[in-house]
Amino acid sequence: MSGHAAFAVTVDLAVFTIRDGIFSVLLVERGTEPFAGSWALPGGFVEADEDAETAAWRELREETGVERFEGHLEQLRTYSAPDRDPRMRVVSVAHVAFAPDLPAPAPGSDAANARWWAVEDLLDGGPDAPPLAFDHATILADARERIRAKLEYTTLAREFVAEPFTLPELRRVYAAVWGSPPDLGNFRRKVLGTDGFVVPTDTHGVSASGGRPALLYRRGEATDIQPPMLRTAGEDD
Amino acid sequence: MSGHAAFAVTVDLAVFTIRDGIFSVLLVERGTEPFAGSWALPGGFVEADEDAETAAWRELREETGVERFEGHLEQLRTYSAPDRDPRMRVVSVAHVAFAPDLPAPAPGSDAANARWWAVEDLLDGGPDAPPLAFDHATILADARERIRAKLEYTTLAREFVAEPFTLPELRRVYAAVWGSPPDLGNFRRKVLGTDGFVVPTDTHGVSASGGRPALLYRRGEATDIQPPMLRTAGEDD
DNA sequence: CGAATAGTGTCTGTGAGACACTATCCA
DNA sequence: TGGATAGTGTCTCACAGACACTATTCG
Repeated sequence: MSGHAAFAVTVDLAVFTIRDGIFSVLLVERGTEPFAGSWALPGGFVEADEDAETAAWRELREETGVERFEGHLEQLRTYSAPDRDPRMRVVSVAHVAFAPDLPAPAPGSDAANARWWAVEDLLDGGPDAPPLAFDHATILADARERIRAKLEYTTLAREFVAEPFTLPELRRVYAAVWGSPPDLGNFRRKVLGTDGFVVPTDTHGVSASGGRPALLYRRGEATDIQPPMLRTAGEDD
Repeated sequence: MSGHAAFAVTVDLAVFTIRDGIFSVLLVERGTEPFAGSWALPGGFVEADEDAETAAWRELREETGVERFEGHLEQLRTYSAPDRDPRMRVVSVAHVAFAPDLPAPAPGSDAANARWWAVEDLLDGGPDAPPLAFDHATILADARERIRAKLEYTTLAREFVAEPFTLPELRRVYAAVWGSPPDLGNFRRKVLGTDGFVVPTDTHGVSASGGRPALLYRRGEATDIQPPMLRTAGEDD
């Protein structure tokens, strides 16, 4: 076989969490050209003996500094425009990851700095939001839409909360990702009526600023919500 | 930048159609090593100035011999296991395409032969079904699941029928892909009740072996079915 | 006529949307 | 006691599942 072009293959990661009720994504400030000083999704080259998912897990550990990452990671899609990186021909296999509120991230080797940003600010033009390097704004938009959709028909929202958790906490995940909270009563009916979504414990959390303490739950075994829990309004966008 | 591995990037295509009521996929018999003589999904290398989708369209035209391909093509996902090709390090961006019954395919440059195969035979172990080259059985299984799911919440089934078409023809698309037909009355109610799914004409087709001639329709503008049309039983698998 | 296909009507149960109401905690 | 949060109950409507029925064509 001969005559085929040589490519570099990278992974890019959209790592999401909920911080203080804000749907947030991890960005790194690039320390090298191209786009030095710009903010970008974390990522890096796939090595010779890795598949893309392995590389994504490795980069995730390197960038977040979390050894045992508790959460979920899945492939999003591949971005391959010929001019997406001015240095060379690169295709990037983008991934999406979610986790409960993570510690402040440790800068990786290529990153001068790293921090969480509100997704809405980045995509819907917040005042201090920086433009993203490469085609990362497109990747981020696709990633957000993937997550919004998956909250409807999977139990993925659980990955955004640490165990044990309360139903109001879980509801705030939906509120943060969708932009507005699902109806309280309907949300409880759906979550508790979906066998294996959450498992009740027999203890209550602490009172939240003068309110009734909520019952604590753990994650169940179910992965799908059938029929789905549909988004209704959604004020942002 | 230095120290990153060099990859070849390919596209693989799962091209689907419905032939005589059978959900079918296009395979090529490989003429070169590795897997010479085996059957595989059509595909090829992404060239230096192409993105993956452009390469997929080019390969589709080359393999099917159809100049103006009437149908739909979308990215599925990327397969990147280090040992998936014994020759070299290759990542493949798999795509899915659908079209109304196509002419018998023309063999491409690398293909000794090309023909349609029943998807069910290939995946669920039909008697004459060959094993597929590389990881193409996995790709095909993922592609089938993608299509099965998308028939539920999009109007994609229309891409499998040529205009003008009848509702029984459209229903047979669902029957072929899902393995069993949706209930006749409920199917009509859903399709006709989804604004912009199909547009009626004022003419009828020809009688099918002694039955009442069905009204002809064209494709509408709608892309989503909301709420979705759910699969119920599904005898195969 | 009967077989074959196309198309209509209807009954019933599930479950979501909307929203009012009750319960429990803290100050 | 009142504010804040957690949790329950219920009315109504849309819609899918199931299935019986009617319509139109050909031989």
